[in-house]
Amino acid sequence: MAEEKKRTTRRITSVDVAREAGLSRATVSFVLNDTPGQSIPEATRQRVLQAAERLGYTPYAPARTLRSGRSDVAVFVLPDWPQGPTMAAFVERAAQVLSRAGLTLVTHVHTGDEQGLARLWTALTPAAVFGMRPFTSGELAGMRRAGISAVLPAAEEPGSDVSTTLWARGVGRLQAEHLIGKGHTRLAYALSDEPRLAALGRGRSEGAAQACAQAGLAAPTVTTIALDTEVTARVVEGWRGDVSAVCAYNDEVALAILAGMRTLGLSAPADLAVIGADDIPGGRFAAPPLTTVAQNSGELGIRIAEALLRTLEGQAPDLNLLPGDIQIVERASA
Amino acid sequence: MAEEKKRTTRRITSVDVAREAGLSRATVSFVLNDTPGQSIPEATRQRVLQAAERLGYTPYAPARTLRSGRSDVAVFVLPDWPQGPTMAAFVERAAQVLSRAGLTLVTHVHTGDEQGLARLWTALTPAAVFGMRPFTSGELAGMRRAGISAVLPAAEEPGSDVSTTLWARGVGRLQAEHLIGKGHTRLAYALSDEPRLAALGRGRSEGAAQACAQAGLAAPTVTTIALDTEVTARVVEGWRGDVSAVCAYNDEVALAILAGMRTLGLSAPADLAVIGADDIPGGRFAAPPLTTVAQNSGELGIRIAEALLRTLEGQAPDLNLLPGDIQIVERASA
DNA sequence: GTCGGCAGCTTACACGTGATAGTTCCGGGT
DNA sequence: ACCCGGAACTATCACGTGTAAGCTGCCGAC
Repeated sequence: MAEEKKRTTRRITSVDVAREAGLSRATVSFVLNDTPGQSIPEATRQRVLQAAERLGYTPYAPARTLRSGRSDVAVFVLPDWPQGPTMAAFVERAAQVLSRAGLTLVTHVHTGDEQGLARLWTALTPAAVFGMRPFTSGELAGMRRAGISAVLPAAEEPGSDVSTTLWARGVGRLQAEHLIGKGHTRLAYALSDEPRLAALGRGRSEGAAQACAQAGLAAPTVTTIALDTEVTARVVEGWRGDVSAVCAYNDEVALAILAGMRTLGLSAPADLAVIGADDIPGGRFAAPPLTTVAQNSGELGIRIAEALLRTLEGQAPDLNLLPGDIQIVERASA
Repeated sequence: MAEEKKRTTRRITSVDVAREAGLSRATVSFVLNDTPGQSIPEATRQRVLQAAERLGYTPYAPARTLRSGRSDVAVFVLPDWPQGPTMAAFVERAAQVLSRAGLTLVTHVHTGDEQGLARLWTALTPAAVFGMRPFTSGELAGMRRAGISAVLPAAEEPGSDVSTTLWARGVGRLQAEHLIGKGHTRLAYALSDEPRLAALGRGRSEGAAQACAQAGLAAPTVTTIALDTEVTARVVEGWRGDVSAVCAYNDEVALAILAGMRTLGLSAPADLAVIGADDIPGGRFAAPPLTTVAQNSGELGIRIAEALLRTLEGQAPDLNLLPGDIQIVERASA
């Protein structure tokens, strides 16, 4: 029966607009897309625009994508570790830049299962994809098959792993350089025991080791600690008399260390200097206020987005870490 | 010339699979979709599957969506205020549930501009949309035109505003009830000066006011404070002798208050009890450790996802706040 | 007066998929 | 001898869009 077809309210298509305006569908398309090389009198143009407005016409993205072969979606694949305000600023600024180019940015948290990513670009067919870790060759092949034209970081170029390698090392390096500048000669590095943060932690501690080597110092003692006051207190006791300053993987680890020190009656930076990373809001209100490394992630988001757009046009990405992307925020703890 | 067409590597379609398998495209479709009502011998089935595997065939989402009228994408529209681990768990669990139903979840941060949302569902044509705030009637009309079948919260039902009203009030109510249970009779509520958090803050403070009214107490004094130690110190001085306990909008505000108290030589909870909200990791390491309200956001994510799926099938959403969704985490500060 | 050219349209195809309505072939019942 | 019915496929349409190609007047130029 006809009821079956009437069940779902019919979509308004350009055919409806054409009928409403008394013109052909092609003319409607020419007007709505400002197709160059067409001569359309202003009267006709207005007739189409008003008809479209009256009916509330919205072009149907799947059909448009099917026809043109290109979608207006960009997707950022985020890791499933907890994201702070740093990532929020990153995504927000990137979205602004992409939006100006007509792209809509969405994010997808990747929980680690193999086929989750495949289903993502199968369901979305984005024009561009950015990930925090380099994609495997299998993933890249799948994306190419799905017709995705711009991918960052492209696994082919080894130095392009923005977050895990380059970026993380920069953070660790800056932490260590600050402590060395304060006269410390024997450092420790405290990693989080959250397994998903292991790769990033390795990057940051390697950066600190680089800075130490450059200053002619021994590499930091690397310890993985649980976020528990009693546990950190014991670790701090182990450090006493050996190291005079500690780089924490992030501000939360740093706060845990400060809490452990507090139970021992120790205080930073006199007994042990502590520096964090990521500049979470709570760090300012610690006792003592936490010295940390802030990442200008908004700026990075803008540059990533611009690199994606450049890739879409077939140019080289050109993505580098700039001075000023990472900064020391000096408070009292180091 | 033909070069133009060869420029972009051709997409592998079901036509290619059909040719490879020596069958028609229809048969390929029947096999790959397990279309019921077809009798296909196992040999043919394997022939198709292996051909598809060999060529690395992936169905093209836009064409599939165009044909079926339904996409496999769900999108969560998130506000642009900074998101903590609470929201991460929420999205992660919801994604799991939706994934089991064949839907891919993506998130989109909405920066507030009017046409950003319109472009979102124009570019994505999601099957389902969830937002943290109720949508305006104009937005709903646009989504219906774009063919989105499930939207939560639907603006029609007034009590369905999960986050801003129901959820936020529940948090404020629990904060106040805990303090009242500790014997406090005169409370204050401290809001953040971040303008984007104003609506949520109003909801939480209203919940606290409800709890006070229920206990026969006066409503809390509501103060908006900047996240600055000196500013909070002055506000705390103003409270002295008047209120004995304060609910903070969130843990960051609470930490700022504790820092302000510290500069005055005061300590919680003896001089002023402080309770936060959201249970950020750093709260455990404050001095004193912060009592707060934890939201079981993972559970909520699951229920929201299930409600979306139910809506997709045409049933009523049935979305309520359950006991156990919000819990007091009692530490030392209150 | 005929004809090229251009403004102002329309007709028709392609994109890749899902599914309906067939078509062919073959074995078995009457 | 005939047909019925099911197994195993295939031909074809529809989805909504962008655009290349074609069509019709009308005006000015020779």
